[in-house]
Amino acid sequence: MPPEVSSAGEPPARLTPTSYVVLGLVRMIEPASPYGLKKLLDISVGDFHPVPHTTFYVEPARLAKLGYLDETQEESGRRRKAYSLTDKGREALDDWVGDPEVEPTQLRSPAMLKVFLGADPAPLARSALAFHEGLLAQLEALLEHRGAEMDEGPRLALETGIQYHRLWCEQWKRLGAAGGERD
Amino acid sequence: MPPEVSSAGEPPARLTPTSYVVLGLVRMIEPASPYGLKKLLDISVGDFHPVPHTTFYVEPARLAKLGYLDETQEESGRRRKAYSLTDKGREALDDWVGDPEVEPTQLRSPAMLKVFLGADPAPLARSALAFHEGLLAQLEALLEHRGAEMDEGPRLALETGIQYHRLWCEQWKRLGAAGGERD
DNA sequence: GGGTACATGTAATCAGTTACATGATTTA
DNA sequence: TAAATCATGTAACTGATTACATGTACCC
Repeated sequence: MPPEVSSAGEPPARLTPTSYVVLGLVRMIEPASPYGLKKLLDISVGDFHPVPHTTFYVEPARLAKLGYLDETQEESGRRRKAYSLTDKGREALDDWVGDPEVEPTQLRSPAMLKVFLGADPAPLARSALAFHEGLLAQLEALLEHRGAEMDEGPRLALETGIQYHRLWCEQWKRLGAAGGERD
Repeated sequence: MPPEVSSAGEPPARLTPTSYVVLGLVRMIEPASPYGLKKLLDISVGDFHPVPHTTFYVEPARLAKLGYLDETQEESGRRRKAYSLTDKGREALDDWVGDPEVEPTQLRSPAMLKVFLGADPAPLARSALAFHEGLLAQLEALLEHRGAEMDEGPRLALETGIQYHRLWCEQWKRLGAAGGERD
């Protein structure tokens, strides 16, 4: 007897890490709009779990159908939707966060892949440096201005993000300087 | 007139970063078997572009059909397949590697996501540390024993990988020590 | 000759992305 | 009132993963 085979065309009830990102962000700014969630992501865990904006229009609706979120809609004008956690949602989030089981951290770096395959690091270093320095500046500013009032989790994540981008900056400086620097 | 719409059920001719990983790895060990490619990946760019083993049985065959690889098959026993680069493949690889355009590096860390959401870092730190320390030891050994004979690209990538895992080790040590360490 | 690790593959699914499209608000 | 930006959404596609399955070689 095949266990737990999902029937016909039902939407899958499974929660992915992205689902928990949504639940977690909603908790921070409920009642939350999709756009608000996207903006919050960009200045928070975007570094550790990127999510495209379109997902915030789809996933919360799905989570609402599954009973993890409450959905309300404006009557007037834009008829925007706003989400907040249900008890079920809060519980699911706490359970997941409390479970120390995690998949390993993973990295995907097309630039380093090219270096590995023999590319001249110098031009890659230029754009990579710009990228990481830009983010670093943003994160450092955020820590300075908001650090004091942040909860511990977000602050630790922010500090780690800063260290992460610093590493890349150092690394790309070395890579750009080494190797075949023809100018 | 809609340009370049792909016709009917044809297999897509597009090359993804994963395709170039395959081409690049084949170049290093041609004639290459799928299993050999997987093993090579694990001790080389696996850190910067993970690929599941099944891909190495599917993607090379597709690349062969597109003319980027030559495919030969054993007549006897296991009838294993082996791949090597065609001129077209070599050229495509060089072109891609030579193009300094890259998508930004991205990170995905469920563990840091949980920290952000309020998880106690201590238990997460334990398993994360084990993970990164294990990889670090492997990479360091590899650099020590093979570093001298490696090409520059792979060596730079290896050194960067080492720095990357070192960062996580330091970071998780701090996170594990800070916060709510109840024992 | 039985167990374990190595090696090879297929097929279905799906999470996330991409492409597309449009509405609302502000600014000048 | 036009342009720019902010905000909201739908639908199709697809690369990569997952689940499954099996064969082959080696070791005791």
